[in-house]
Amino acid sequence: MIPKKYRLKSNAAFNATYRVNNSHRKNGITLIAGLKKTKDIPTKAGFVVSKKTHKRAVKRNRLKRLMRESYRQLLKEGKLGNSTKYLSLIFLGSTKALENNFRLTKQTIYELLSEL
RNA sequence: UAAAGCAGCCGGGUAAUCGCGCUUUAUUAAAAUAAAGUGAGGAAAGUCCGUGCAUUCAAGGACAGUCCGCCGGAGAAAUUCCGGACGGCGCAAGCCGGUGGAAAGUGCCACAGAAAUGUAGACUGCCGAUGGAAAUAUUAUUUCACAGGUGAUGGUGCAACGGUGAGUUAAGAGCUUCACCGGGGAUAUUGAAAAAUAUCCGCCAGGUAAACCCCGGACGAAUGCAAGAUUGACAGGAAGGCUUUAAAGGUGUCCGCCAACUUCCGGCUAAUCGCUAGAGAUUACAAGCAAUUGUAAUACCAGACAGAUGAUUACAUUAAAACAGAACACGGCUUAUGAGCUGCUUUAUUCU
RNA sequence: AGCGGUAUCGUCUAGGGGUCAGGAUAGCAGAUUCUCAUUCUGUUGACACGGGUUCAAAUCCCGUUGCCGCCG
Repeated sequence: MIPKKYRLKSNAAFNATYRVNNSHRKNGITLIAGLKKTKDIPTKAGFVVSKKTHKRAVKRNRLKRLMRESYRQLLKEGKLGNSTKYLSLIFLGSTKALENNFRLTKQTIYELLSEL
């Protein structure tokens, strides 16, 4: 889990990020980036796995946790690349990503962040 | 030893590093930081039942409606649990069962069949009184007509008005004739009751109530914590009244009642409360066949709001792998579930 | 999370205990036409799944599954 100040929380913020329509996709994970920053505040990240991806809550929670843990480790290591210039990031998990282990998930997220 | 049956347990462990929610304490103006504590299930699931809790309406009567249904007990209640009865399945241990009433009434019972509920019988049959006819061996036989008797016969059907066999009879029939079997009723005994056993009575009555219904019992209704309460900021629309009545609103319906100067409809946004100390949990003792109940002691054991349990490494086992994630709470039911362990019981085989 | 509805040929639907589950359209085959379309004839094809009640279940009852809606 990442600390509270780095989390994307409000419903309005999610909608605003979706509206920008700046997305990248790899290995079943989709990264959506929001607007670029004007002030010096922390970049916020949200993680979404929809109910259509899998019916069982356990499987969905697992994927969300793997994505969160990957982002947290990258945040700690300072390997976020250009993503720090954006206000918000959303990671969408799909059916394809459910089978991935932690290393592959982390690698995928690292590559997605470098593409920005 | 093998195969079954029943009851129960477990639901990964240890260590290290990084990380999260909540609570408390400390530093502090606040944010934040640090330390300590604590942090998913047996089904948290399905939402199939029942409750608490909350809001609105009512608190009266009538009708309607819904649910339950062998007997006794437990429980706040329940499509709940326990014990027993009866029926069915199994060699057995044991398991399964929505199990009141069809002799209050109504409906339905396709096709087939003479007939599908009315103690029916038109048809096919069996019997033979009476009358006619025929041939002959002339007190007999055959045939036709028709009062009548009978319900044994009928290629049906899930089901045919108790079944099988004998007796009786013109032919026949539960025919207050018999034997065995089935159902029903009465009486007696046992039992708290369901019911069981015995004796007597020819009493013999189709199925369906998971069709309407009858009987007995239970139930205020609606909406569900996204209920609802408080605080702050923003912000509308419609209707009628201001004398009464009418219209409009509320409860399943009606009467009634409420409300009357307000009423109805409809938003946007954030925080706090609701929110977890309980029809609780663990242990011991006592009562009871049991479900369960009582008493005492012990500790406080998730409470989020884009939503906390994760990641990596090491160790042993052959291999850490099942079903699965709290969102107001509780009691049940149902469904999903890997590997294994414990106890008791039954049957079969072998040995002593 | 809470609550409600629904499931019938590939698609849209009728049937609400009783004899081979009906119709439209689509598909296939044939006829008509020089060919295609139209038209006509024939044919294939379904009660979501698992139990129960009943002589008999698509229909009645229970459970499971899928889909849809309300609330947000």
